[in-house]
Amino acid sequence: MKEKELRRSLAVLPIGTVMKLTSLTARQIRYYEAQELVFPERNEGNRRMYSLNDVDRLLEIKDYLAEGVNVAGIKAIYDQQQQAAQAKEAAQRQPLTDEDVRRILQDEFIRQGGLGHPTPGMPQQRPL
Amino acid sequence: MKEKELRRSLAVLPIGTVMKLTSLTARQIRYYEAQELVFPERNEGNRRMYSLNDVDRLLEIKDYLAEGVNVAGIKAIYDQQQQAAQAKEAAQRQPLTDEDVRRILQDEFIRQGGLGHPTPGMPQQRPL
DNA sequence: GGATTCATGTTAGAAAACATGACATGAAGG
DNA sequence: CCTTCATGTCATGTTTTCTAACATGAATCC
Repeated sequence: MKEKELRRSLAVLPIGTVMKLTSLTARQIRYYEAQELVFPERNEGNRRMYSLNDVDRLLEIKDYLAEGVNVAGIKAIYDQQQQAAQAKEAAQRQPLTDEDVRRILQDEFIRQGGLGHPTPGMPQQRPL
Repeated sequence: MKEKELRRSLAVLPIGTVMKLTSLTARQIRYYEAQELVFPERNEGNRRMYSLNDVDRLLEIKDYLAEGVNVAGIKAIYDQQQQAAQAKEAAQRQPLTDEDVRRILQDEFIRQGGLGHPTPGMPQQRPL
């Protein structure tokens, strides 16, 4: 499985190819990057190079936008996903101590309680 | 299975990417094309565009050359493969008539017998 | 030994692709 | 009406790729 994952994350496609694969304009693709929705690599000559995963993400972005979700919303979704993945990874490295659990719960309450400003860089928690 | 096949044959990689993936120089890659060992597509701007299959083939070519097989040899191998594939495909479309079989066998004999010149475009049959 | 062939390197000049930055715009919403 | 958002368009500069030509070292043939 690691093999395929690696292939899919290899940055080998120039923006022209990505345009065709996604039917997006260069302007759109660069804009989504500026909004931190995708993170293409750069080659030695500063050209953006995309992976298949990047292409998938761009198609996803396109779908979200078509559904009426705006860029900020998409970013929130991705931030949330990334945070979840990160947490899971950390959890797997070593089980949490009671101390950790307490701190995490405390953070949760602080955010949910709406005290103070939303922490910058933290995804907004939408009330159900 | 058709899905994957399609993906692998999509011409999406510029020569610069292929250079990195294969550790070949642009000169080498273009030379192999001139010798009809690979057949990259061209985009609207006349730039060569390669598929993953093309990359595999280039790596294969590299191996053959390292083994001491020269370009003509590699070409013969590929021509043979292609002919075999073609024959198989034709065979599957409709079983051969006796007439076909006779003609094919006759062709075989002519070539094996060494009468006349080797048919141009035909892969050489190496005697065992 | 000298001439060829093969696979590749190197160079030059032109065209295509891409980068960045700025200004323009139509739709939506307060 | 004014702003914001997502995108279009244009100008200018750099990078990548193209073709064509000449150069070269190793092997092969006469």
